[in-house]
Amino acid sequence: MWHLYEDVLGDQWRSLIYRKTVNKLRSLPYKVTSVEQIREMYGVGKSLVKMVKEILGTGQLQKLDNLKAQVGEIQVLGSVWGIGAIQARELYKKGFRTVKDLENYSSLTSMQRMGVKYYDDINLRIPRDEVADTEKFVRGVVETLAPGAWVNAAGSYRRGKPTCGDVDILITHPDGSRFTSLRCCTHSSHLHLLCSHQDLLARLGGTQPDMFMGIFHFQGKPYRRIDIKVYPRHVYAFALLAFTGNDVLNRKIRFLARVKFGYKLSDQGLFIRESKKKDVWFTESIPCETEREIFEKLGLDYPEPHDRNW
DNA sequence: GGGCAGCGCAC
DNA sequence: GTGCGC
DNA sequence: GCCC
Repeated sequence: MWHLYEDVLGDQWRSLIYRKTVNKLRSLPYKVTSVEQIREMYGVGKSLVKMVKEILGTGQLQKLDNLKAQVGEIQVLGSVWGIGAIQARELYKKGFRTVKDLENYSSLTSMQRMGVKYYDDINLRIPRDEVADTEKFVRGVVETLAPGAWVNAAGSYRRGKPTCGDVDILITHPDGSRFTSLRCCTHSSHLHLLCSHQDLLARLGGTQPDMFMGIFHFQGKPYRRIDIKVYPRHVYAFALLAFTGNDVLNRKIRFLARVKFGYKLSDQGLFIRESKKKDVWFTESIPCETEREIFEKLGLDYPEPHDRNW
């Protein structure tokens, strides 16, 4: 159901709630058999209790069935990388019904074109061994460009998941002076070293050469979504934290940082909010060399990456 | 009724 | 400025 | 959707 709200209805907040609730209930040590078990849960309100009640009683959810019928073929359009809820509706209005229909449509963005072309492959899960191999391979290439650089696969791989949806690689160099030469590893001229077919590597990201979002083809495996981001050493811990996630944990920490300390936490640092009358600005980041330091500054216990799944 | 993180990029 | 993905 |  949360996919429906994400891909078609464009309601990210409902989507988030549904996703959180499903995982919350799933992670309970017992199977939910009665609404009494969830009625008091934080974040579970009237509507959700009602839905769970219906599911327990009838084994299905009318609201979901209605939505499915209503939404029909729009959902698959919205599940393409680069096509959101609004464009999905537009395309549907124009008569497109399947991903195949979009193959020869000229008015797609470059991201959408990639999303269409590799739709089936992108939707496959990636075994973590393959992510490890990819990380190793990228590390090897980066080493030739900037010896001594750090290369880490983040995302669900770092959280220990057995399979991943994409590959998320972070790069820095402990020697700040080498940072400039390091940034060039996201230039497509170098990135094509990572691919057997360089024409597939449509690079996104304009002026700043420190991020790559694209498609990666490796050792005859399916085409994979990959992000490669290069950060300066002094913000690396923040980037690692942000891109290890998961996103619900990020929201939680950022919320706490703001409410409890007046901080702003992002992949770029931990900033103190300063205000004078109406003006609000932020100081330079509080330095943290490791993720552990960030959690310390926020008065939190350090969670190992595999404990950051919800 | 507003906030729910906040950003950079393509267009 | 909007849509999108992260 | 939930919480305030």
